[in-house]
Amino acid sequence: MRVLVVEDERRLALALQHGLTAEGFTVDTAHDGPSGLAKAMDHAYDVVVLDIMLPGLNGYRVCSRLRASGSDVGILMLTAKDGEWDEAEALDTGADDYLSKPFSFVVLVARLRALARRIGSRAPRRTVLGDLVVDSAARTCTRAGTGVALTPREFAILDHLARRAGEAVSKREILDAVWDGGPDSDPNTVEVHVSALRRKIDTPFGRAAVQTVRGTGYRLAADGG
Amino acid sequence: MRVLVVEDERRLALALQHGLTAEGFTVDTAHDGPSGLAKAMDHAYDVVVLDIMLPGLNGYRVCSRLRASGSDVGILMLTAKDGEWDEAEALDTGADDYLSKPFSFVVLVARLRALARRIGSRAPRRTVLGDLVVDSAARTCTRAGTGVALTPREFAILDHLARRAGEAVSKREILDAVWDGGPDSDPNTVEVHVSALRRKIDTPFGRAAVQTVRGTGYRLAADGG
DNA sequence: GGCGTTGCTGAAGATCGGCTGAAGAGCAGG
DNA sequence: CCTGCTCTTCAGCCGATCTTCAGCAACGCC
Repeated sequence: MRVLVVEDERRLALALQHGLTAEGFTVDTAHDGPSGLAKAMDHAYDVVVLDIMLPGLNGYRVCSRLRASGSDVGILMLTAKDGEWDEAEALDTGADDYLSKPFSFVVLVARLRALARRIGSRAPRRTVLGDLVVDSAARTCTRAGTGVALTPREFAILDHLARRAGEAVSKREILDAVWDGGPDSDPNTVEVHVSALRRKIDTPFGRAAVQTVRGTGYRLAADGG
Repeated sequence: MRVLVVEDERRLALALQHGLTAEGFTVDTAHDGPSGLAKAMDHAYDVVVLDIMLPGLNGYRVCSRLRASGSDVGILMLTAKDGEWDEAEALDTGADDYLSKPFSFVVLVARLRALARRIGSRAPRRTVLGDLVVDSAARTCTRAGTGVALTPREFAILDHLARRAGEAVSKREILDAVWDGGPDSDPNTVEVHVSALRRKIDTPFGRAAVQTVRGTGYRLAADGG
């Protein structure tokens, strides 16, 4: 579960980062509106925790711009309950949930989990690309009607590519999505797993669904190769 | 107890979500007819709280389509008492109960509990997976016509897997469903019981209905293995 | 064609996740 | 109180899987 915390008060941001990391989330932080927006658009987070009062660009604007750009990431707004900001407005700009400051950490975690569940169930369950079928719910993959056994990493990569079928996806993004990739993670690891993946879903069928985009990463052919 | 709240007014939906969560329900929300219908069909809810006035597809239609699809989920309709919508009509389309807006939260909870009890007791729910039959009502299980005696935990796990037959189910979810799993609950407990379960419903019959999904959890084969 | 860069892949060792037998606690019935 | 059943915890085991490394291949630019 990848979470982006956008919060200008650094002590709070840090506390959240540590706490959420301990709860098993992978956490990035941003401390102002513009950088928060940029990070949220660049990386595939599951949920964004968004403070409303932010330097540069307030939370409402970040939220609506994110939605305007077509993102369906989960957004949880943090509202100070001084009355100036309205929770309803948060939801109107496209937030999925809100929490009034001060809030309990336990509640935040529960809400994040609930939100992640909802987001997850919002995603399509199966992706069909020609005769290649990726079933995210069952965690299975079939090619030409034949079941293909994949390891967890292989499936996670395929799943991620399938969600962006036809788009080029960078190795960095794959690392982030599949590995909670620290900055020191090695792209070669992705290559090794992609290689194994191809050997299972492409080579035996004389197909090429997983295409290399040189200099960038990979793309899953929308027609199954 | 899994509840789906379908309500387009977001503030009310959120209030219900929070309130019901606090009452111990597991709550999902949807904000329009089509997505509500989709969620209700995709997931195994115990009860659906269904507003009548909904964008896209009104509550009556959602209700009757759910019933048409064979769902026997409990349905509680929320009717605005402006007279335009008729309570009797709600019941005609297959709802189990209704409540006029504005309503008291306490009453809603009481009705939900009552409904859940009725649903639970009427539960004709039998899942047939090849020659494996799971009878949730009778709390019995038969394999190839032979009755199999299961302990309560074993049955609860099997039952939960059966409700999501074909899907990968995480150990965490099983812990939540069967154990009211606190964050400190141990996944190994699940493993032990699954092991016992297999020894009763799979091994003696040379089958493998309960499949391990490495890194995730388990899946009950839709064809009984 | 030459060259630097980028990607592929086989092998090997390290690591992880899951399975299972056993032991002890808890509980209900006799 | 004893007995039998179930549940949980623990620890060891095992195989599957992951990562690293190194050499080779492919690509694109000059």
